[in-house]
Amino acid sequence: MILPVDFYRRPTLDVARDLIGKVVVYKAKQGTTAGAIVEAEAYIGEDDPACHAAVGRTERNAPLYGPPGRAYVYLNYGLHSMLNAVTEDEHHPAAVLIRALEPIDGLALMRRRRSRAPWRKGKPPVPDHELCRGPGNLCLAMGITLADNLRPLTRGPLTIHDRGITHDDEIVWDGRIGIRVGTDKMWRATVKAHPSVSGRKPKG
DNA sequence: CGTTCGATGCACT
DNA sequence: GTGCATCGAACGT
Repeated sequence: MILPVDFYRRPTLDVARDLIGKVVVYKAKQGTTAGAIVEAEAYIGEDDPACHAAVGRTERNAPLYGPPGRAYVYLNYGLHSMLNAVTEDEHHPAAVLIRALEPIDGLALMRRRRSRAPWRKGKPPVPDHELCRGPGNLCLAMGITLADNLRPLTRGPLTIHDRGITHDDEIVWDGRIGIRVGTDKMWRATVKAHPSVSGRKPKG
């Protein structure tokens, strides 16, 4: 079942928590890829210094001020697309950054796309659990680009589904990573000890 | 184990 | 011109 718009029209922390275990599906010409969300971060409002809306409304962050249930995709570091799901409503700019997936469908296609990256030339293929590990990697593996910005997540090539996957008590809240400000907010939800979660792996 | 740094595009100032 | 919600290699310990 595709998640309805009302799923996204809620407090962003609730949406982030509930997105864990949901399945991102992308139907491209080359084939379909899909993966279950295992890591997501909330970016909430103009008072959150790490949220793109912190600088007020601009052309780039306009999707945050639009209706919920749409994709907010932007380019970072000149190389990596970032996939967000817009949440709340027109008066509350906020979104959830999808940071990692557990690959489910189309692994071969994901592997092919990952191998295409310049820095991967001549390297061994990416292990399955790393195919969608990290926000840039998952967009590359899924074929998500700036062309997907503002697309509804309720229909079209890019959708998010409830396939009945639950992680129950395995969800852990941490500080958000990869940002310089707002790291004090515990707004990063992950599946505990999942191999596809990005960031440094815990000591063992 | 840890930290540093280059690749690379574009919105923002 | 500056600085990123990154990735991964190349170093140093």
